[in-house]
Amino acid sequence: MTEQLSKRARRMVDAGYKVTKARMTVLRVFEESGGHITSKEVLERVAAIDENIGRASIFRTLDLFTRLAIIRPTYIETSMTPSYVLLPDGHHHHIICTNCDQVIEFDNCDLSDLAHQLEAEYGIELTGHLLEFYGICKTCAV
Amino acid sequence: MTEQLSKRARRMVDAGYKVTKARMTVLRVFEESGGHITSKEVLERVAAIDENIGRASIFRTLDLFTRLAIIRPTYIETSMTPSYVLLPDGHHHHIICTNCDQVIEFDNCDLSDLAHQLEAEYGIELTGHLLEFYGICKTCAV
DNA sequence: TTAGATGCAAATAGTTTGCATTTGT
DNA sequence: ACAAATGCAAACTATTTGCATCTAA
Repeated sequence: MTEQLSKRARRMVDAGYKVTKARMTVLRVFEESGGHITSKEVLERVAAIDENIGRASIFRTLDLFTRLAIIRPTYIETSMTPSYVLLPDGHHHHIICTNCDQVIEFDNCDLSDLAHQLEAEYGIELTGHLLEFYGICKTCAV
Repeated sequence: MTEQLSKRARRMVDAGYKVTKARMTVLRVFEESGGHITSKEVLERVAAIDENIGRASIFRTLDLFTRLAIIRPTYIETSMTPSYVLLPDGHHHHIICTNCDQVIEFDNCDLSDLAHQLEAEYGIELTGHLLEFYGICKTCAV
């Protein structure tokens, strides 16, 4: 399995994990889908690319990626089925309409001051963050 | 079912929902547990208080509370079983150690400027937010 | 070569649904 | 009185596990 490794794949290698077809396919699905994706969608898209990759391996990969902070589970709909977010630069922000579940992504946030303050206060090394605002969108507010 | 209604219970009534034993018990469990609690824990604690409350009603209540923005599902452990957060004043913040899943709550955040800016930009009315930092805690960093 | 990863299928666990009955208003 | 909510049990969906086999390093 020799090919150009993305930064994320490299993170995996650096942590001592092997580059396998299942893992690369899941990563590809995430990178091609951009934003949010549920485990169900991951299963479907991976199956569409390679029918032979087992569900179990996909779940194991989701676990691994979460531990490596490549993705982060979050919650859009009420219950069951987490939704995963790719962590592009270790952070992510969005607004969710609590009525229609529409997701609006935004980029500008300025949390570095707060982050540093927290690092000092709790002696923790922060690697990323997820900021979720919720409210009622224009369409639903009518 | 006549008793002092908490602010949250009142929100439920105002929205036209009935005050029932199942709902009050779930609310009590949330309020007594303070921070984060998984659906599994809610099921257990409710059963401990009143054996006769059905699981289905508890899930229906979790749904309702989420719609009313009384609670918000989030994700601590990798997959399965969402964890719910009571939304005390419509916002919540914590730091999660991605290694041991320890949760550190903190209160000071200053997102009101950002919130106003987003409201203006997207014509959305924001009701709350969840800010999640993740990193490696002191203990795990050793 | 070999520890780590996989795919399969079976086992678990978590959530939802239909419906007759009960309950808050 | 009556619509809303409940409890039960069954159906369903999602996730995990054990294990023999395979494969990246």
